Amino acid sequence: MSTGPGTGSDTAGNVKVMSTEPLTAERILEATEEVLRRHGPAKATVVDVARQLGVSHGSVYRHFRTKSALREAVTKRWLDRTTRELSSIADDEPKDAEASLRAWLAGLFEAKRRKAGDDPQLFATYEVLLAENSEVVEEHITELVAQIEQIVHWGVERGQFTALGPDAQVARAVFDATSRFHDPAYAPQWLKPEILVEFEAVVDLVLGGLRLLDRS
Amino acid sequence: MSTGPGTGSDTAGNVKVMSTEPLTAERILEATEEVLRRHGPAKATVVDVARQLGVSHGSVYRHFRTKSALREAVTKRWLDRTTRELSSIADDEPKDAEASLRAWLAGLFEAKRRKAGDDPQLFATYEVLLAENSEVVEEHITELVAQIEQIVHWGVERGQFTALGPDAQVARAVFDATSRFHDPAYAPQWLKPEILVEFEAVVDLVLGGLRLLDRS
DNA sequence: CAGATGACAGATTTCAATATCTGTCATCTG
DNA sequence: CAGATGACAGATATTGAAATCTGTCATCTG
Repeated sequence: MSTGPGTGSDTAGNVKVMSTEPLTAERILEATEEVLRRHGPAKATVVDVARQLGVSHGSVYRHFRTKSALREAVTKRWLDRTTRELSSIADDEPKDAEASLRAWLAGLFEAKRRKAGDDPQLFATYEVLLAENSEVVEEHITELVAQIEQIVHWGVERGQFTALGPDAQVARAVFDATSRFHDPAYAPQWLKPEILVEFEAVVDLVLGGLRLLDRS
Repeated sequence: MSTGPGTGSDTAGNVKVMSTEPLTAERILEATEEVLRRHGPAKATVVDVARQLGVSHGSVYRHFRTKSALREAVTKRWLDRTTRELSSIADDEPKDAEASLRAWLAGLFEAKRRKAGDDPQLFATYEVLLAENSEVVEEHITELVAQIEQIVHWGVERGQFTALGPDAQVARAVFDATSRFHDPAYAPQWLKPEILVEFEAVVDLVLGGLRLLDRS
């Protein structure tokens, strides 16, 4: 298992090489992710994380006040990766708000579906983390809804969308109506082949509701 | 454990009086519900159910092959009560399909919200049962979607709704888009006061998508 | 003889003793 | 002296022996 330049072997099983790099929060988060991947959410301990980094567990507590704060930070980091990925679609001012919203919703579904499908075990681990960090999840949802709101706003501005209500409320409705395609609780169903048809059907319905009526 | 007619009190705590009624599946289901209410899903045993009825547990097994079949039957019974309650809205041919669908969706939300709010502990018990009987849940969903399909069909027939696709598929999309307001996974959020506004927003969006465009 | 019973074997759950982990802090080290 | 360490107390998790439960079936009873 030993991989360090000079480090032969260690007493206990899987100890990673001691790095000369300074111990940063970021390095601890990476190590934690690795430990979670290997041991799962129930058996991943702070001691494991410290071992993984070749330091004492006291050092980890210098960067994160509690185990739960550490897990919260890992969760936030994971969710933020998705938020950032999608912001590229939401931030460019679109020519076609409807196409843009469609692309954004498809992007969200695609991102979640990939995470769930590629490594189901790691996904299950994150499901546990999400359940114990509802605060962080709520913030994540707030950010996603804000991105939808951006697109809705443009759509209303250029007369593509009806203003059914305040932009924020409409954005939230769009998010809620597509829950089945981004909420991890439904992940098992994302494997069914019909899911894509079902996704299209819901998106058609929702975009139909958004579209300005008096055009036809 | 003597329980003849005339037995006043018994050795162990909560034994129900022995009834002279014949032991039917229905009576066993009622007793099981009572035991689940009292002991919760984890500690409710077949022996408890038998005790509740004043019979031996062997007699319960004459009506239900396994404990899991018994729990499944209780679950189905619980879900069927909601299905039946809603069918009155779905079965009458409506003058106004939109108003009818709105009433049906509100009825479903209302029914679920009442169940969750009135006795949270019993609701939590049923959440466990639902999780272990996904087959039964799927059938329940199929029935509900069929009711929506009925309303959608009328709406299309009398030119109130656009045919966005096959009725069944559209009905399913309506059901999916309103998941947040009937899926027990979201029950904790049904307590928030904003939930009604959010419900209205989603229903407006969905009904807007259903509405025939070239009227305005 | 249809329907109920309770003893029984194997599966599952409970419980208490034991081991491990979390979070702190006095001490150490470069 | 900034940052790391590991011994320690209380909290949490693991483990295995004992208790309970599930499902069967030979036997009983009205």
